[in-house]
Parts: sequence; C-alpha cells; structure tokens
Amino acid sequence: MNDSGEHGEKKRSRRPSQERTAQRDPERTRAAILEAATREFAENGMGGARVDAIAERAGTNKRMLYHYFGDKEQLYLRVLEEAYVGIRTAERALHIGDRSPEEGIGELALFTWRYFLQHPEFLSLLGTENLHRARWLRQSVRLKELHSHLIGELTDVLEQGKKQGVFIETADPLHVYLTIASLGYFYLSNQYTLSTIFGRDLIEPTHLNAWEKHIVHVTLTSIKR
Amino acid sequence: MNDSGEHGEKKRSRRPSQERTAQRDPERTRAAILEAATREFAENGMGGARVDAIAERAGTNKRMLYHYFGDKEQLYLRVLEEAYVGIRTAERALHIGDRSPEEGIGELALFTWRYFLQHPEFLSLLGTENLHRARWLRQSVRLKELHSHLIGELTDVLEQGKKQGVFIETADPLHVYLTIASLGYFYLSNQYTLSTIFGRDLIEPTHLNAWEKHIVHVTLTSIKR
DNA sequence: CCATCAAGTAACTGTTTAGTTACCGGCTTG
DNA sequence: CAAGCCGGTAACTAAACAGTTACTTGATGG
Repeated sequence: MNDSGEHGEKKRSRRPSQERTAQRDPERTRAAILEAATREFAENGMGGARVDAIAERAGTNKRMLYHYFGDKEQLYLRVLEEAYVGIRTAERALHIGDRSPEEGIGELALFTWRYFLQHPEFLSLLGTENLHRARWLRQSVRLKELHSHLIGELTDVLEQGKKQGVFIETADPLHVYLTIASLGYFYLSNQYTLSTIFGRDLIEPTHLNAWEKHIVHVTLTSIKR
Repeated sequence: MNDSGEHGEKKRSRRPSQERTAQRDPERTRAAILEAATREFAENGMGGARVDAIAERAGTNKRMLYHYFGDKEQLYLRVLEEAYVGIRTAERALHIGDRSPEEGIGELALFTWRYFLQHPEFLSLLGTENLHRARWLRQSVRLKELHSHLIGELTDVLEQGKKQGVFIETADPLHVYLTIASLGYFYLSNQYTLSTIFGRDLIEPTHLNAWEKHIVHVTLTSIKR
C-alpha cells in the first residue's frame, strides 16, 4: 500500500510475511506468563512458587517475565486480580434479581459452588493470600469497587423476600453470602485432609452432588420464615 | 591445620558450676523447637518457613533441630500431628451426648468456633497441608484413628434426636460436622481478604459474636424438623 | 540499507537456604 | 580420672533462588 514518505501515518505492514508473524507475539507471551503463573502460584503458594518454573511453563524465560510484570510480587498480584475479576464477572451475569427471591438465592448458591468446583486455582490463591493476611490484595485499588455490586444485588433480593414474607427479617446479605461461600470453600479447599481423616473420598461425584444439595438446603432453611 | 600437641588440645575444667545445671534441658529444647516451628509454619507455610528462623525463635540452633526431628519435613509433620491431637482431645472432653441432642449439636458448634478462634495456627496449618494435597498427613498412621470417635459420637446424638422427633431423618453426621467446620473455618481463615473486599473488619467483637450466633442458628435450622 | 527499537535468549551474580561438619564442655559411670 | 556420651554452638557447603546483564534476532521507518 504505502510506499514511502508518508509522514506521521502508522502503516500496518509493507511486507505480507504473515506466516512469520506468529513468531513474535507480545500479547500471547504475556498471556502465557499470566496463565503459567496462575497455575504455579495456585499449586505452590507465594513462598513455594518458582520464577524459573513459571517462565518454563509459559514457554519463555525470566527476562520476559520481568519485562512484562516487574517482579514476582507484582506478577502474583496481577494473577490474584484476574482471578477475582473472573468470578465477579461471571456472577454479575446471573442477575439473581430476575427470579423469585428464593430461586435467586438458590441460584447464587449453585453458581458459587459450581464456580469453586471448576476453578480450584481460585480457591488456592485465596488461601495463599489469606496466609499472608491479604498483604498484596490490600495494595490493589482495582478490586475494592468490584464487590459492592454483589452485596447490593443480594440486599435487594433479600429485601424483596422479606416484603413477600418468605424470608426472616434478620437475614443479613453479608451473612448469606458468607454462608454460601463457606460451605463451598471449606469442602473443596480442605478436601484432601478431610478425605484422609474421615476415610471418604469427597471428590466422588455422588458426594459432590449430595453436598451441592446440602448447600442450597442449608442456605435457604437458614433464612426462610 | 593439624594441631601441634595431640593430647594437649582438649582441656577439661573441673568447675562445679552447679547453678548452671538447668542449662541443659533436652525436653525443654525439644518443646521450644516444636512450638517455634508451629508458629513459623503457620505464618509462612511449608514453602515459606525457614529452618533458621525456627531455630532462632526456639532460642537454639539448627543442629538441635535436625538432631531431634530429622529434617524440615518430619518436623512439619510433627507439628501438624500435634495440632490435630490438640483439637480432637479438647473435643472429646465435651461429651456432647450428655445433653439433649439439640443442645449437644449446639455445644459442638460453639466449641468448634471458639477453638478455631483461639487457635489460628491450626487453621493455617490445615490450609498449608491442603495446598499440598495432604501430602504429609497421608503419611501419618497416627492420625487415622483419631477421628472415628468424633463421627461415632455425632452419629449417636443425631440418632437420638431422630428418635425424639426433633431432627429430620436425612441429617447426616459428616454433613453436620462439615457444616459447623465450614462456617467457622472460612470466616476466620479468609477474614483478611473478606475484610478487605467488603470493607468490614470481621475480627471486631461485634461481628464475631454475630457470626457465632449465626453458626449455631444455621446448623440447627438445617437439621431440625 | 542502515539505524533503531522491541522481542527474546542464555549465562551470570549475589544472596539465601537446607542440611553438615568440626568442635566444645559438662555429666555419668566403670 | 578417663572414656565417652549427650546437649549444645558456630562456621561451613552445595544447591537453589530472584533478579540482572550482555547479547541475538527480526521487524520497521526513514
């Protein structure tokens, strides 16, 4: 297209050479590092994660990792932020206010449980971050506003349920959410010690389904009038 | 590097120094290492814990640590075992079968919550062990039989409650225990991220008391007829 | 066609770490 | 008292680690 002397105009490519374009791909390298880091931090925690291991898993090297993310701690924070954005985004799509209050809460419980089940790395990252008393999360400005929406929506649904007379007056939005999250988080994140000491394989589909029903049952009976 | 006088190098001073006899105390040193290790592993996890830090915290040195416990992994397992023995021993003293079924379950819920609250290092060690998929706990023969008692006692109490018509027929002992443990564990172990993202300090006495009541409420309403 | 800059590689560095070794000194016992 | 055992100290070592530097490769604009 452009041949010469066009001043100020960025041109896309003078040569086609499209088959080689994939060689250098900053965006893909960046994404690969982030994904590899997510797995490495989830599997080994902050103290146990190895920068060399992340680079190797991503199919690149340490130089790129430091180039894109600064250092190990900043990379870790990035991983944590992405994990939170992931669940909160999926949660928003639920629109729990569209159904009846009872169905809305049940849906939130089911969603949370299934999201935890499908994203063990998220649970693991939470565990690591709490071991360190939210040392890195606290520094993140980005995540503070992400959660007001959840509590707001939950408050509305509970209000509606109280008006309709199906929920008790003392039902608290934060308590309801913590109840749902507790039951899912503990069962899954502690499945290894629990399975060992109680001699039952908690990850078996039969037990998983029973616990899913249990979570919905417990959550609803605790707020129903 | 050889010494000039072969016998003269070792000297023995024949001082009584009886006031120093307490200096050497194997049992105390051992206990100090175990306690220091508990704190270090709880605060930093397996990957983050430092053997030097444990020795320093115990007021001794690495040589003694390796002498008494073999290596870092065996010391960690020892710490974990002691933590489990601690809670299960205290739990046994409850005798939840002595009261009415409803009171018995309520007592277990209260005990578990308060034990978790007073032993944050236990929660932390559980978290670390689960991060590693119970890698070390699995090797421990000692802990397997420790837990059958808990489930046995719980089964009896539930049976009695069902006979008396106060509990639903579907109430399951493991589910009841997991419910109690979930609600306590998650609230406390994840308090740092939760306080940060929801902008409420969960460790405040007001909130702690509210959650204690909530645990008992949720547990009982979920099994009452 | 060459100057420039970004993507990417690999070897290196200073420090930290788990684990070891050499040694010390008091106590017990034959 | 001497032999040696046991509780204890401190300096050491080899490996692993986070982070850096020197360099190569390739695309692009002038």
